[in-house]
Amino acid sequence: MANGLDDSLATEKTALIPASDLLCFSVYATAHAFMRAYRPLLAPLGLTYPQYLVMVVLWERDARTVKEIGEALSLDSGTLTPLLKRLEAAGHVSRSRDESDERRVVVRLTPRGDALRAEAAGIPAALGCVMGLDVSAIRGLRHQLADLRLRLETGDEGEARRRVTSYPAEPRSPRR
Amino acid sequence: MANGLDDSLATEKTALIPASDLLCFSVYATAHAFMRAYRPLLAPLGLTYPQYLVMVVLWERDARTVKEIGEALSLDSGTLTPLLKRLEAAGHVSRSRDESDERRVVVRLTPRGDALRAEAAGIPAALGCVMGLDVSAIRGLRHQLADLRLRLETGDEGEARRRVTSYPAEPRSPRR
DNA sequence: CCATATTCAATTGCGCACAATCGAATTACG
DNA sequence: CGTAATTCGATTGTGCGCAATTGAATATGG
Repeated sequence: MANGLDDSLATEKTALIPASDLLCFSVYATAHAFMRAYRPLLAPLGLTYPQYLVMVVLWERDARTVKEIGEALSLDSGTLTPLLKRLEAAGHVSRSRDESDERRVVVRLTPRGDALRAEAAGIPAALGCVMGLDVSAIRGLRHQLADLRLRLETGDEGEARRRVTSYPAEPRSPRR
Repeated sequence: MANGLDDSLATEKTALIPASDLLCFSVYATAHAFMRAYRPLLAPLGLTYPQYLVMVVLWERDARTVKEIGEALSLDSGTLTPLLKRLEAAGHVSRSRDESDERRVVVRLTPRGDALRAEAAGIPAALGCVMGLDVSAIRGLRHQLADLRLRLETGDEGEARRRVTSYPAEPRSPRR
């Protein structure tokens, strides 16, 4: 026991775990690789990768509040508000207060934003070719990652903290 | 054919692909979930997640140049220089020019940075428990992600661009 | 009704990430 | 040599991501 390591190797003591062997690093590096692969395809549309994800959410269902978009993408208003303002400035979406609840801001596709859907339609398939994975492999990987994400999000943080053999480690101004 | 989608569904036309069904999104969301899971464990050590990855790299082998660290983590100097300065300000590393080649900056662990290794030793195992995956599952996932990353990085960008059924899409100042 | 609590977006401040650019140092070449 | 090309890091500017706070609007309880 004591070994569901983030790593593939059981480690005796202070551990020499190459970063490349950490699962967290694999996910981290792959996420960056995805963004770098998308960038040149999205650039002609005037979108960054996170902006593209917001558009995907709106193409799926239009007229969502900031909160709904945030829940779909696990992002908060501090990230979304400026991002949505940039999408608005680019003419892809409009932002307006919900009349029945003035706290909500409803984000809607403009005709321009809706038209962009057709231009972006080929992107997932193009990247699929670059990846060269078959549909079932992609499905499997997606499900493994969804499962992992769920475990990370629901995991008992206090439990984890306790397992870090807890050198009390004087408060060090972690800044975040 | 025409279907190694980034998605699990073949799509007829302009496509209603929920963001949650995109592999890129699964990777993106899981990377964020990892960072959020690490944060409370790293905070007592005064490290952010990317800073922790740099320390892992240095714990594995000390006295590396900025370039070497960047290659290990796929990060460039624009990201690393300020990050390393913060690690230096915190007393975890020192930075000094290589005497034999004044262009290089060698980053070394301070005694404090070296001591941090012991405090951080329990973290991968603690997270491993939170994830609740066995060692072989982790290994499998790591290898799938490494393979995917390689394909994304070596993929023919021009080829991908061509496949985006190429509405020419007037240059739109993508800004990046 | 009114006071309190909650919900929601916006704002602020900090840290990562990358493109583009720069300047200094080194290496290659003629 | 001495000029050109390359390597390396730092810098600048833009955009994401999150914690914490604010302030307005709505919901709740007495």
